Amino acid sequence: MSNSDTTREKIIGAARERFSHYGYPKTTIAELADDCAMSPGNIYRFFKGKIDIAVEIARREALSAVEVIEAVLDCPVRSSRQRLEEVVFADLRYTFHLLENRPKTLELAQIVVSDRPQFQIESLRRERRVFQRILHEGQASGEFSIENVASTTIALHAATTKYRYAQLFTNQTLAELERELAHVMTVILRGLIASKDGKPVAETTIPPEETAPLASAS
Amino acid sequence: MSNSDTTREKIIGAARERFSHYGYPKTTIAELADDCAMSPGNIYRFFKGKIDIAVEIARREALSAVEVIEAVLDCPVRSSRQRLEEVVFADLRYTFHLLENRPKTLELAQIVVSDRPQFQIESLRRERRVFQRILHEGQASGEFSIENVASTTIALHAATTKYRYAQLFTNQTLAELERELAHVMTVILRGLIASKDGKPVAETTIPPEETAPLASAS
DNA sequence: TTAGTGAATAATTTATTGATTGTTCATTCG
DNA sequence: CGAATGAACAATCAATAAATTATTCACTAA
Repeated sequence: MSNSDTTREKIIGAARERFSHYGYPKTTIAELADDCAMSPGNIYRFFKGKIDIAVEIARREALSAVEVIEAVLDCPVRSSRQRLEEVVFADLRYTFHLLENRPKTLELAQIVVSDRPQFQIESLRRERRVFQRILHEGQASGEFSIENVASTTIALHAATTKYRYAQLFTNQTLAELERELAHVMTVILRGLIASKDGKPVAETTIPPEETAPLASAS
Repeated sequence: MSNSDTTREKIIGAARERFSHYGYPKTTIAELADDCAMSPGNIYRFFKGKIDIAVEIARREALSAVEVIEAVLDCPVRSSRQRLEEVVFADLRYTFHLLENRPKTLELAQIVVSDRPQFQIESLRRERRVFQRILHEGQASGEFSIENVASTTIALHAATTKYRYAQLFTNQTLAELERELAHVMTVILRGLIASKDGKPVAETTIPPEETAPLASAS
């Protein structure tokens, strides 16, 4: 039912607005109902509870974050190596700017995860799939020489943990994190790429930022 | 002054006891004074404030944690590679067991770090030094082929972030984390070790646990 | 029937108050 | 004199009451 869907979207839109301005706890169902020109009770015909509105918003946020990362896959690049580098740097930059510009996003994510631990697990899994695709491609093209793509994906993803929502772990600047990540990628890529001759695999250099850091909040 | 020193130690001992049993916030200066058979005021002749007692305890805890890791350096091993593996696994296991058996230790560390951010920075730096020593040795012996030991140390340390106080990031079991860390180390070591012939560098296998996980709390 | 209401109630949050605690310091003790 | 005290005061915490909020549901309108 299209009508039912647009009402639901209206609620989500109002919630997105209020959650990002005032935060989840300070937003009341009555306010959302007012914004949508409906009664509080009617909201419960579309969502089981307040937390479920947050879950839906966080789910979309997570999906669009992966899309941002996946968008890198559509750019033409010279090599799987470059793809990999661009994806991990995009991840660092996207999540860094997210926490910097829209801190309420983190609050929302933490609230959702504390009530729905599965949410985090699935978000991480989606992200790993992107990594896995790149490793597969590199393996198929002969550029990478990987014994076990599945476990190498896990390793790569785990080794770059610090560069997802980095502000949770450190108060280094983005520039410092980029330099550090370049070192990490240098070591990892030397593990993935079999050097043809005796020459060592080249160092990772920090790729330039492609697009605007963040689409402005609606 | 030995007398003054032993009084200070008495305070630290009482605080260690109470902090680990009841936590920092629930421990009062009056209780510590009672334990030490002295007046509350006298404690302030030895510590500037309550938080400084916590800082001193956390400082010692951090030093002894590094000592546990460093102890691995004294064991005779076949190679730098094995040293490195044993150190990172010791780190995972030590910090994992610490949070499991003495959760108040984390609380204390978080309180100290939130008031003294420098504390965390220095603790991490001390730990990196251990890594750096191993890389240097491996480089000197020709086992590793590293262009820049300093930046590789940073990379190694950053890539293993998830395996220090792992429960902060995930609720995986220790066994799962060990398997994952083995994958991470496999990739990294392939980046550090120049394979002589065409054969790939062997995978990391999970080393057996050497000693009892934790000295029992006094 | 479907979409929506809004008062009633249960659950949570906030405000207020009294009690507890951290810290200081004038004073005592040896 | 140095070492230690403990009453005094300000800051913080805990308990309770008051207010707000989430959720339900019997009901109405189209």
